[in-house]
This record gives sequence, structure tokens and C-alpha cells, in this order.
Amino acid sequence: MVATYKDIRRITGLSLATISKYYNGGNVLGPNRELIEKAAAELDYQVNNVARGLRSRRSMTVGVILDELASTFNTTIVSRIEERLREAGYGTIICDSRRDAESQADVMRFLVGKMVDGIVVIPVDDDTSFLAAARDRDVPVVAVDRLMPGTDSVVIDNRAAIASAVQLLVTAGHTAIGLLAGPDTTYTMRERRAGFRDAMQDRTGLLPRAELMTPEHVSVEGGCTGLRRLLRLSAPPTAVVCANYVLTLGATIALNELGQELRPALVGFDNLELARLIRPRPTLVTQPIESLATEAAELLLQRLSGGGPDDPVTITLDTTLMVGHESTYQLRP
Amino acid sequence: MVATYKDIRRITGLSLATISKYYNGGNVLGPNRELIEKAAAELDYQVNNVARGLRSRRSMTVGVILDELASTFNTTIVSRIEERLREAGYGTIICDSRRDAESQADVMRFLVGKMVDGIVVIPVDDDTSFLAAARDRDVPVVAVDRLMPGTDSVVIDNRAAIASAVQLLVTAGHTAIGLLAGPDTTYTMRERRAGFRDAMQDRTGLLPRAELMTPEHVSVEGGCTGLRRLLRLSAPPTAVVCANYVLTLGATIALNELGQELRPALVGFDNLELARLIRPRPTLVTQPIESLATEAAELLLQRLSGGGPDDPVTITLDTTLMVGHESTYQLRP
DNA sequence: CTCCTTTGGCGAAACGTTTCGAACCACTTT
DNA sequence: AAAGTGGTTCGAAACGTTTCGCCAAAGGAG
Repeated sequence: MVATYKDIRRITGLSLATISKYYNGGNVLGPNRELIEKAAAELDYQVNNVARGLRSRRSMTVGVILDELASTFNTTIVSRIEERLREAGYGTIICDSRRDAESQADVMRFLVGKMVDGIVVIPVDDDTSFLAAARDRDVPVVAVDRLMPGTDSVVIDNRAAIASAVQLLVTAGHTAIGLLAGPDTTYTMRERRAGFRDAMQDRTGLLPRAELMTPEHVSVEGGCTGLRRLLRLSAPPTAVVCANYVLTLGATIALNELGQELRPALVGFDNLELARLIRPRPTLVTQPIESLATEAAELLLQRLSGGGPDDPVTITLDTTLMVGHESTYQLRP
Repeated sequence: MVATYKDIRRITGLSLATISKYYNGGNVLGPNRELIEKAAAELDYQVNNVARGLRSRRSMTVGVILDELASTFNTTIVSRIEERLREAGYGTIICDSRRDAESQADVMRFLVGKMVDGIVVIPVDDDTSFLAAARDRDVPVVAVDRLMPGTDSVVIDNRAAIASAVQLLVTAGHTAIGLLAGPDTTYTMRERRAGFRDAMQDRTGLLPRAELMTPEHVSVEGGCTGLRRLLRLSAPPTAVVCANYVLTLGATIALNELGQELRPALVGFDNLELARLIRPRPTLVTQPIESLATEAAELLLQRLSGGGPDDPVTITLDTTLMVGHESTYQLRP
């Protein structure tokens, strides 16, 4: 049988109220403190968090909803968030929405039903209707890597990220640059595409041809076929920018099948493991993934303690361009 | 204000007991059913799982402890387990022990304190003392990918896995085969090394030279340096078996720096993404990762419902050898 | 020495469920 | 008509905490 306050009361003779006070950092006289500590050790007592949660209306758990679990980007985020929240006493319930909006809504209801105190989400797409379940129950939500109107969000400066890639390539002499990006259904992709267009116009004075930036399916396959399509154009680009990790992966695979002399310059996105595995060392736009996670965790913790501004907050972080081997960005003569 | 049974009672005139029965699948007369459903819809009622947990002594959450989160192997496992457990109504609290035994023990206490109903763990090493916290509170534990004496475990047939790699290489004519494996501190590594030794003896009649199987640090770096060390030996191996994913990754990186003609044959372990990215297509021992996860989930669910045999269960699954491009395993003339 | 304030402790009432035994009802059986 | 039966419903007591209002003792100011 697991010990309760009542057992401690039996041993110490103190009241439940005093014992509770002890476990919640209130003032308890020295001798009584020791009495409780001794009894607790003897009984191997541990606070029952479920009972505590019922009374205090906090479950001390938060939910994390991911569009997919099996991606380095996401696991890094989860790992950091979990670490920070556990420090603060919160358990992290994880849910994989498998890139499915309906499943995402299910999961949201599931978590709200589990009485989580807050939620971090990497949403599947721009549709915010699934947030209603949380809003109805006043559960704070922080979105990561997507800007959700009306919700706290932590994002990177997508336009600047792509612009830094474009700048490198234009400086190296490229003018015909292609973009591998997904459809405009997510905020992130919209921003990256817009950032590409704007940066091209800024740096070259011209808008890129539409055929150089048609949307791809966001997958390894999409990256492969997209790169091949670009290179089959009558006027193929001399350089390609990939707007996300899996597209970079796909493009790299497609590149491996080409002869050295045919390879376009390629600037990818976001994976650190990749950089170590691939020769020549790739040029990559890298996101501050850990910061993204810690900012999200801190923001959520602030909301959980009832703090923060009344209006939704958006935190924007900067990316870094990791310049790889020069063959990955130079224009061939 | 969030609705409770009392609100439903006010509207329907039924007793709390009947309402509870409705929500727990008991028999309730048709008209009363409808009454409750109508009231619940009106109130936007959702069961309070914390209160339910207090009374029924089940939190309907389980903990998952991982030695690290950022590995495809582990995330695949988590994703599947989470999916299956959520189907059964359980929330999955995830904890990353960061390969640190002390942190693993902390996390175990944390989860037990959170009143989880069960725990799945991929342990840091063979030390089982951290399990005490769970055992004291009668929380069932299932270990994945490690055999923990006295605990339900789901593992692969490590010896057979390595033996299949050795068989392929010996059949292709190799006799000097090296092994990249970690130190014998974990069950998994011990089994794989023993499996290697036994298979070599079976197939070649000789034990491999000790210098061909000295332990490496289990990391990408360890794989790199280990492969280089093997090739610098006065009698270098003509083929190398890697006993795990990160070692394979490291060895592959080191391989990339060698000229084609110097490359030894290489059989790696366990990653599917890898296979798509690397040319020539590598030969890999692949684990049934998804099955590992579903078996673990089913076993835990069985324990959660009080079922299963009295003694700890060990489930052993088989691996598959995915043969890649022939240059990855053939002996050069 | 009295009055007031501060401190620590106490009993009892929540929090929102589940569960147990008893009560009830409409039948069927004697 | 009384007794038995099977299926529903009910009231009340848990589950293990936190919290509210009150009280006693101790300390300080006048």
C-alpha cells in the first residue's frame, strides 16, 4: 500500500494541513519539519500528483503535438522542450499527428481531455481551427516554426534565411537560380518562396522565371524529381536553393547521380548530420533549432504561470549560412 | 467554468452514479442515454481525467524513457508506441535520459511520481538498479532493445543478425573481417560481439584476431577513427562489419575519404534513410523497428490490464540482411 | 500589564470522479 | 396475491490532496 498524508499524520501527530504546507514550501517549525521528513523517509512517501492535480486544477503535464516525430528538426525541438519543462516539474506528453490535419485535431482533443496545462505544437498546415479545443478550455498554446495568428509563435526569419542563400549565389555570379520549395499551404513555405522572389529581385533586378520556382511535393522524392525537372529545362538554372530539409535530402540524392561537371550549385536547408555525411561539404542555411525550442518552452512556462503580455507574442530568430566547399556555390566558368 | 457531472445532474435530474455508468460503458436506459448526451453536448462536457484517475487509481499515462531522442531508431519506436497507446487511451510522457545513468534514475523517479501506469525504457546500460523506483510502486516496465533480467524485454536476435552479415562476407570470399562495435557495457553490444566471434569461428574455423575487434566509442567519431585504425593495421581486413547505426555512419564518412580502390567491403547496421543517400547502395542489417515497438506496446498494455504470465517475458525478433550494391560486399581480386 | 500583530497549526470543506450496497421497478413464476 | 427475478437507478462514501477561516501562542509596542 502506498503511503498518504494520513500515514504521516498517524506517525507525526500533525494535521493534514500542516503536512500539505510542508510539501508546498510553507512555514513549518523546525521540529515539525524533521518529524515529517523522518516519517516520509520511513514510509517512502511520495506526493500523489493526481490528487494534487485534482484539487489545484493543474495536472503539471503539457502536450507536444508534432507533424512528424521522425525528423531531426522535430526531435531536437522535443528533446530541449522536454528537458526544460521537466526542470520546471512538467511532464511532456508527446503526440505525432503524422502530417494529418484530422489526426491533429483528434490529438488536440485527446490532450485537452488529458487536462494538460499547456500545449506546444508544430502544426500540419495553416488551418488554425484545431486550436479551438484548447481555446475553449483556456489551455495556452505555443506554435513552433509556424506563425499562427492569434497564438504565441516562435519562428525563424524565413525571408532573411532564403535571402542569405540568394545573396551568396548572386555574389558568386549566378543569375539563373532555381528554388525547390513546397506548395504555399504553410506559412513557412509561403515566406520562403516570397523571400526568394524578393531577394532575387533585390539582387538581380529581375523576378525569377516562374518555371524555376514551381512548387514541389515536400518529400525526399519531391526533392529528387524537382531537381531533375529543373535541370531538364531548356534554360536550366546554374544554382538551386532548397527550402527545407527533406527537399535538400532529395536534391542531394539526385545530384549524386549526375556527373561532376553537370552539377549545379546547391544551397540546402537545415540539417547538421547531413553536412558530415556528404562530400563535397554542402552549403546550408541552418536554423537555431535549440533556441527555437528553449524560446518556446520559456514562453509556455510564462503563460503557465499566468504571465506574459495580453496579446499573442511572436518571437523571430535568425538563421546562419554555413558555407560549404566552394564547388557547392561557385559558378562554373 | 468547465462542466462536471453535477451540471449534467442539474439538467437531466439523474444521479451521479448513473452518469458515471454512462461514461464507463454501463447499461443505461435509452431515454436517459439521450438525456445525458443532450446535456453533455449543450455543456460541452468532457470527462475530467484527473479526478477519474484519483478515484480509479490509474492516470492513463505511461512513461517512455529513451537513452537519446535524436536517433531514427528511437523516434520510430516512440512514434509507434505512442500511436498504439493513444488508441488505448493512454498518454505517452517522454523523457530523454541523454545517455546518462544518473539522469535516467532521476527520470524514473519523476515518472513514478507522475503516477504513470507503466513505463517503456531503452536503458542507458545494463545497470538495472534504476528500475527499483518502478518496482517499489508496482509499475510495470518493458525494456526495448536491451535484455533486462527480471523485466519484460523486447529485443532482436543480435547474434543471428551479425551472423547473417558474416555469412554474406565469408561466402563472398573474405576471411579477414573486422568488427566495429562498442565496449561490452551493454547487453546489445556484448551479444553482437559474441555473435561476431562465434559466426567467424563457425564459418572460417578460426577466431578473428583480437586487433580486428577492439571496442570503439559508440559515436560517429568512433566509427570514423575505428575504420581508419583497422585499415592502418599491418594486415588490414578486407571487410568490416559495423555493429550499430552511428558506427555505420562514421565508417561511411571515413570511407568517403578513401579512393575507390582502397575501400574494404562494409556491412552496416540499421538505418533506412542512409541507404537512400549513399552510393554505392550499402549492405545493411536492418532491424524490424516497428515490430519492436508494437510488441513492446502490446506487452505493456497486457501488463496494464493485469494480464500476461507471472514471470518476465522476453520477445526476440529477427533481422533482415538488405544486400546492397555488390561492391559493398564482394572481395576484390 | 494590556493590546495588537505575527506565526504556525488545526478542522473541515472542497476538487470531480468511481463504486458499493440498497432500493426500486416491471415483470414472471408460484 | 405473494414471492422471486433481472435490470436500473440512487445516495453516500471514498480517492489524496489543497485551501479557507479560525484559534492559540508568542512577541512587540505603548
